[in-house]
Amino acid sequence: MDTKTLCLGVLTSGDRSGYEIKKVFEEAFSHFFAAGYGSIYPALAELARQGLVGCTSVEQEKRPDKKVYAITPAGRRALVEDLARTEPRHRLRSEFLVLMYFAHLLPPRRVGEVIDGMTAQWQTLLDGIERCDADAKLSPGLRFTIGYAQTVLAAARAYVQSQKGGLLTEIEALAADETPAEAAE
Amino acid sequence: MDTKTLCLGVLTSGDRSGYEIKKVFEEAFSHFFAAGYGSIYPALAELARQGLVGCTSVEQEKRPDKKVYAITPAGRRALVEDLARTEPRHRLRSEFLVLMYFAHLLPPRRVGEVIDGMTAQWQTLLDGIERCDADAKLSPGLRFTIGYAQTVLAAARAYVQSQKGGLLTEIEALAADETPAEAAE
DNA sequence: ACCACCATGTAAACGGTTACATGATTAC
DNA sequence: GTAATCATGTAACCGTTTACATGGTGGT
Repeated sequence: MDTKTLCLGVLTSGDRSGYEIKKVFEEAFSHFFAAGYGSIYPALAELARQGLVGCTSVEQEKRPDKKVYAITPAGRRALVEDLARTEPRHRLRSEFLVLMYFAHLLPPRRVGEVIDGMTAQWQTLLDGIERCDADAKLSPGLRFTIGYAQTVLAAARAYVQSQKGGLLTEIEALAADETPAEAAE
Repeated sequence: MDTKTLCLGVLTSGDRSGYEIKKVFEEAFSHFFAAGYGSIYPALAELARQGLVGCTSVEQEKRPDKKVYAITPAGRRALVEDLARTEPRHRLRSEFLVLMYFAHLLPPRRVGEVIDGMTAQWQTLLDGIERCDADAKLSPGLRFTIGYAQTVLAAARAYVQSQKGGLLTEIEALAADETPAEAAE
């Protein structure tokens, strides 16, 4: 499953331009599937070439032209087939947790800053998601993924905040062990 | 941050072969940073080329030869610098949540199976992690990341199980809306 | 003045995944 | 016999990320 599939999926709920599709990625998918213009525009071009989406140029006043994409019946079939075939993976790639794993190799001050930074980032994500939540009439799928994000991010935030002090104490103790000269002063 | 950095990191706690490094990835990093032989072996070759690790061939009885890698002082410096430079990202790519988002396009039976499959996968991950946990004398970083995984996976599992019934009901209702002919029979 | 937003794209670089290739040992 | 474990690697493919390229509008 790649950006092409997600673009098709977004178009099932209405015609949109590449720019608008990017917005949907940011608002609805940002916490579990990221994509930038560099993958969205080529994906739409390829989908158009395969006849899975149609494309109409729309002139606008005081704005650049838009290319509005619409899913075709063939596109809808391809999407459903793709979703049916996809096996559900769930992969995290976290430089944050790598840094925590090697916390003893970092200055303790930085470890604290990294934790606080991550907490703030998660808060921002939650705030963005909450804005979606305020809109009425969410699809069942969106409600499910929003709830997932709220549950998991809240748990993650609570965990790292609760462990911050202990981790800092431990790595400071390790640092003191390695330079006992200072302790003797 | 890439596989090279993680390999250097693994070697700070002892000399290892590529095969053994892969084991560490599976046991300690699997839930936040995956890597296969296809990225580990080339990473080690490149690190050796740069003089950041040393490599010794070890003959074994009744086993193929091993290439044991050891981090060099230059490697240690490079690692610390890299960790200092790395900004803490945390990205999820989840086909599972994509499927949930588009649940209304799937047969309800499959949605249930996908949720149960994911729950089972998370349970397996937790079991693997618990085995680590049993070992005494964990580094602070490992303890932190293990606790993180336990907290977050438990929250995720509880959430999807609690929502399963509701989601299925909702998408069945939607399917009935689209084919009212059946309801009239 | 400057920044954010609207709007679309390309090209190279980078890195990871997957499949292929080989082969012995040990346990069921 | 069959599968898992030990052990190392390569090469093609795939897809994302990043930087580049352009340019008007609207608000502070």
